[in-house]
Amino acid sequence: MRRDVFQAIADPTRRAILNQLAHQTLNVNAVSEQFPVSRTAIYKHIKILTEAGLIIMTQQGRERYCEAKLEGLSEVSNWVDQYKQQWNARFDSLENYLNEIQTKDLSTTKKKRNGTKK
Amino acid sequence: MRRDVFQAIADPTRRAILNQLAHQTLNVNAVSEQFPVSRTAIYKHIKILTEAGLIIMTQQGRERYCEAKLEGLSEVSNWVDQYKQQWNARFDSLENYLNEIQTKDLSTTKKKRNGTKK
DNA sequence: ACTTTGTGAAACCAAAAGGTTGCATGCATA
DNA sequence: TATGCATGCAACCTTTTGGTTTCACAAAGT
Repeated sequence: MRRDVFQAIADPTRRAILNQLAHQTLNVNAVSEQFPVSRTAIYKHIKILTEAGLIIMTQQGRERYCEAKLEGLSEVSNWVDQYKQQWNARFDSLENYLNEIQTKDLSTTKKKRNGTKK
Repeated sequence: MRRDVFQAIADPTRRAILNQLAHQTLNVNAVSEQFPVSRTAIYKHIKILTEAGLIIMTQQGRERYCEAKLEGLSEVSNWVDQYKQQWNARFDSLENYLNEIQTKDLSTTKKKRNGTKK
């Protein structure tokens, strides 16, 4: 099943799982031991993350190792970036404004003082 | 109520709403007209987005205008960035590796050939 | 061979999510 | 003032979600 990556990262437990796996590859049991819920619950989370393409599982003997595929987050990254320009633009324009009034201050210092009111 | 921004953007309809409001500020009715669900359903989505800090609403007469606060996405941006380094690092290391074997090839060309096996 | 360990899946459950209809209210306007 | 929009909210419904307990099974260890 193809899962929505946005929904996959919506759950805080799943984000925590992903964070763990970002540091080291672990089997299902090792992951579940870090959380106060049952192994089966964690397994479901891992399954969802796998279906979203954020984790790949490889079997070794009777254990199944989970590895984070962080590239799967690129969809989120791209989505956010599309708006980042916009909110940075607002920040930039504030910066430009501050630079502008500062420049204006300098250039008009000799002509008139106290040109800006509170 | 303080809402989780990750959960707020998990729903595709809410992402679509946010996208609309990123282009222009609209009142609740105008937003709801763009979707095949009831105004009340859209209102709930807008409420959730507001509680997550991704939208601010200002009343004008009897209408209520919704404006996107895209800075609210910085939390998501930061979260992803933390891992972006890592998946880029993997890409970089591949690139470095390719550069390395290329350099090695060049520097060892005259000393020995076929130094790398399959 | 028997037991332990790691895992997957089924059955079930309460709560949350996403949707609807209906109603109350407040502002605008004929 | 009477009418009509734009809105918020309550009540209700169905599906999804996140969790549990239980069982089955295969690989490892004794």
